[in-house]
Amino acid sequence: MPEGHTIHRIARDHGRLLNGRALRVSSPQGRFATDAERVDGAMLERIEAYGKHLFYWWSTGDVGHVHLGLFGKYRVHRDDVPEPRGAIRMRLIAGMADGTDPVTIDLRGPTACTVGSPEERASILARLGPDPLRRDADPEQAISRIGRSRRPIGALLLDQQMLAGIGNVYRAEMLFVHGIHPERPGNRCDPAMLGELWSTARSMLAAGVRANRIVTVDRDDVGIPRGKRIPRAEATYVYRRDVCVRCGDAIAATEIGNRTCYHCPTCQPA
DNA sequence: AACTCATGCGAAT
DNA sequence: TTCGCCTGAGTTT
Repeated sequence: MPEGHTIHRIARDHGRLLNGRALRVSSPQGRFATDAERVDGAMLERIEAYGKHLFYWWSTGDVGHVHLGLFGKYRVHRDDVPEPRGAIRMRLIAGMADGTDPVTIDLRGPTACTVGSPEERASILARLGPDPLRRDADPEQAISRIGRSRRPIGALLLDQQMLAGIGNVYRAEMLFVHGIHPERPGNRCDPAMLGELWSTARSMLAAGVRANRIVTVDRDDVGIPRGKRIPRAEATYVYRRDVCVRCGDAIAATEIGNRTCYHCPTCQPA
């Protein structure tokens, strides 16, 4: 489930539980054990989100890095500390020793889970474009990079060097909302259009953080009455759909940027 | 119970 | 361009 909204939501939720506290850091599975020792017992100053990356700022001066990839998941336990089951890469424990509000957070299946230096964090950021969810984001950087490329816009939106945090669902949904064909080259999109795409990225991601899930549709467009939860399969306009919500024509699923890209050939003409 | 596929991405080829 | 990571929900047997 991880596009940028998930990462920012985790940083916020876990930060509220853990920031400013001394933590036990371990790796029941073992693969993170050596790195865990470096920060075990240290105070976590804050958890930072950037695109799809999480950074853990420790009082030791170390900076932890987590990337969930496709499979990574956190699980939060309050009050109880369950026996580790299966491959838990990282376990963070707060409050067990000092009797304050106990919290245990387990991480399994991440692509990356390491402890490094501020310089290593900087080198990761150097490979990322601006993140629409961050205050320090400079949209012009993304707009000019995309506007200079001949690659398809559908591939550029997935490229984290263009902008950080968009994944396969938001890419399809953003392009649908603006009626843009995913194969249109970046340099055939005028700056005004790219500016609007940026705004849409920001508002869609922000809505994702609020809801803690991806919902890009207006409920009136999909005929879900107020007060009723929008099912996952109806929370998008084109992603994994067979039929266009707007015009009823068949949705096309093509491979762009190594991922299946959904679009409506009628609402998003070439 | 087995199998498929996925909201990701870096390494190998 | 393909492979591998390595979890879990949903589908098929």
